[in-house]
Amino acid sequence: MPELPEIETTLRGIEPHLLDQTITKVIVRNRKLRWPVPSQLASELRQQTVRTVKRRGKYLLLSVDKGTLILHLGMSGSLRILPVDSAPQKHDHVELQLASGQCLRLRDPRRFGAVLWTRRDPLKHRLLAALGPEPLLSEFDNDYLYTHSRGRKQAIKSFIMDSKIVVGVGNIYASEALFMAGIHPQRAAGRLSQKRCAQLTSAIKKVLAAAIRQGGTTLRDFTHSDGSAGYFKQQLKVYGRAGQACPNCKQPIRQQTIGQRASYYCPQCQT
DNA sequence: AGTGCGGCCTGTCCGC
DNA sequence: TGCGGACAGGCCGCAC
Repeated sequence: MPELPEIETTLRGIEPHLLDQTITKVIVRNRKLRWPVPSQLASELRQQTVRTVKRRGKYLLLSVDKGTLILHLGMSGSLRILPVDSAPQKHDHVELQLASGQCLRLRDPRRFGAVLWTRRDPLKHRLLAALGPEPLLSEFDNDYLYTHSRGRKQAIKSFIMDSKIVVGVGNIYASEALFMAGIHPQRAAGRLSQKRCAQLTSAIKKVLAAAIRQGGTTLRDFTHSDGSAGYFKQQLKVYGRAGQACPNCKQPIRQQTIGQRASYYCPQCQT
């Protein structure tokens, strides 16, 4: 499932093919995503030129003069650049054809993703307006988690996965960052010391930055924008490794459900 | 206000 | 080997 590093990798992959390109045609093969794909999408985008491609959290923002296309890949979505005449596959739901002869294709078997349109500032859109800071920017600083977690009883893992607190920390990297910081995923957010909050912040930044460097993870159906497989999975230290030896202390990694999500941790290293 | 859970989907995996 | 069913998983929206 695409996490922030995969979205960032996708963005970097597709951006050069999209910038300054004119959209000649929009095809919606299946409107039924998380929300219905807006019916005016095709007419709004036709003959518009792509001005910018940006990311906010896990949302991709593709702006033209008239407005912005907001994309979310859910958990099985992927974007690829392909020749317009290449045959669409089973779950290729939305396609932007470009004057270059290429097209941007959204594939999303589970259809948890979204394709939305806004004429206004996308950052003021209902889904983006309340998002927390970007984890890799300086606004997510050493004091941020400490300040915002005071009085919160929620498990720290659920807390850092809350997009209103900080965006882009998904299930995989939440487990990895907590392992790196030596913090038990179940610990109440409000009971972490300032120092440990700072360590967790640093771990989140390191884990995400490393994943972006590696080109993102592949779990099941993620593919890069050019279609090749990712390769970061083998570098995960605890995620998906229940029963295997902790890389630090050799204790078996434990799996526990927290907030309805599979969570992995070392019972010895994480307290 | 903070917290937790239901629901949307389908590919994959497991047990029979 | 084939089949059915459980499960994963982001994240909004609702209930408490």
